[in-house]
Amino acid sequence: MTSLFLGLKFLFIPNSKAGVSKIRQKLAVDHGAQICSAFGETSTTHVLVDTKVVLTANTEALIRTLKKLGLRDIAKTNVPVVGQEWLVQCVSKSELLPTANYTIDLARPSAKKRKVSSLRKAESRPIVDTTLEPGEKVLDSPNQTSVDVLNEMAEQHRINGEAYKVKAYRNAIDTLQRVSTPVTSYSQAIQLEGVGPAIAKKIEEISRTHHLRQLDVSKGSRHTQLMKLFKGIYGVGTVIAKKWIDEGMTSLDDIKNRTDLTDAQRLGLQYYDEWNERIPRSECTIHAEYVQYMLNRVDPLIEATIGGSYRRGAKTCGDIDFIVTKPDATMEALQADMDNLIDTIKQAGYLQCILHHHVKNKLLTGCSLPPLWNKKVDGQGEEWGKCRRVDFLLVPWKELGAAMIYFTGDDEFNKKLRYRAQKHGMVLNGTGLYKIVRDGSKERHELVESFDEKKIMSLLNVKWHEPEQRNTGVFDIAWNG
DNA sequence: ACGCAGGACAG
DNA sequence: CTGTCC
DNA sequence: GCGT
Ligand SMILES: O=c1ccn([C@H]2C[C@H](O)[C@@H](COP(=O)(O)OP(=O)(O)OP(=O)(O)O)O2)c(=O)[nH]1
Ligand SMILES: [Mg+2]
Repeated sequence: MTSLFLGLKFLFIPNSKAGVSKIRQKLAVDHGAQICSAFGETSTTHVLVDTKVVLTANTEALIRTLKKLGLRDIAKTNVPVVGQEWLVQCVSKSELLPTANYTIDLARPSAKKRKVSSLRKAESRPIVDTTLEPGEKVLDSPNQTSVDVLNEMAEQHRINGEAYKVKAYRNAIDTLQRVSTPVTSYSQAIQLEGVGPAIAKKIEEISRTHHLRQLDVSKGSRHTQLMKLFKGIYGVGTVIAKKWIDEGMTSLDDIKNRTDLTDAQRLGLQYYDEWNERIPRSECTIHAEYVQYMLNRVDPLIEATIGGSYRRGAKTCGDIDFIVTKPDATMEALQADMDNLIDTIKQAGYLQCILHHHVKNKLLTGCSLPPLWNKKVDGQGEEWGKCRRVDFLLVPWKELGAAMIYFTGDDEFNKKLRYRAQKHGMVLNGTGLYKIVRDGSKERHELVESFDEKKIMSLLNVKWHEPEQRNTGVFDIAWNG
């Protein structure tokens, strides 16, 4: 983070998506530059060309590209057109170097041949590796309407089970939220990383009309409404919901009479309303006090903390995610403790039902606070609390860091981290970060780190992200190739 | 045309 | 194996 | 739906 390029506006060529270009753009921004999406003689201060992408044969393609982006006359422009090496050198020397040695002469039409060997070398860099930082988004974005509407589109796709469309929308929204100027046209929109033709079109429509017809159609459709209703049942996903709709089911009453429900689905139906409600943060805290109190009877050394959205600072939580551990404990030791806890909270009435009991390390439940504790929630203390979804993750002491990362999330943050691990030839899961070692035909996973949350991130070249910074839309993990 | 995280349980 | 969930 |  420096002010090296403060006040400068760079136009990148190619000025979109691609991995390396994207990372250089981030580098520029980190040192104070702004990125232009189109050429402006008075606004753009430098054109930065990725020479190994663009100048493979000749400069003509580059000139065409620049014209398309708004450059009127190559001969007359005062804006320097330089290779991106200039940027890299400036940063590494921490000073603004003269552009002269890096300029690309567009006035001369004949091709400047690059050496193949240097091309290769540049291209075969092992890992495109920038250090990530917690991102900042522009609050009060000038594109808030588009962001909101696109979010609703993503929700429609989620309901209809199009996971990768959801992902694509999230990525596009993430970019759009950081843009500080209004994006009003297809051509502006499609410049943004993560925005392709389909979403660009939508952004233009939203910006013109403050509306998206496709969204209204989707929201209004009977199919989507029923999908939403049925998917609200715990244990019912896209496929089952579709199936039921095809079979003519139209209400939860229709479902109640079915004989093919799993145990979990029947519970999901029974607690339909309660489990679709979000839990106020203050109530989660009471659950933590209660569970800690109960665990204290089992073994005072056991620790229980809430992860998930609670740890990320959410004001309301979809469920309560407990991480349960004990200094130096192995999984076996914890399982014994957990069995005791289950007995204890079952006796006390807190544990209402079990959805899944992963013999391994997880317990997914429905739980209600007893009246005396619920007093702290409703101020009355006469009734049992609402049934809440409560998950317990048992964690051997040595794996605490990896487990904390996993169970703190959010899910998108985990995915980006794990994807990054892949790029480093490693695997990240809830038990640790492992190096993939292949001997012969078999491949082994060799533990690199599992105890220290901070070390795991740092090994992946990810700066420390406080839990609050792991929320989608807040963190900014650069695209990977 | 392909990948988009990784792992666990129910049925 | 498929579907669902964390 | 997007990037490669
Ligand atoms: O597909 C998933 C879902 C969840 N998780 C991790 C991250 C998440 O934070 C944690 C707990 O899951 P949960 O579904 O409770 O999500 P949350 O982040 O706590 O949000 P919510 O407020 O909806 O509970 O498990 C994943 O890694 N992948
Ligand atoms: Mg949660």
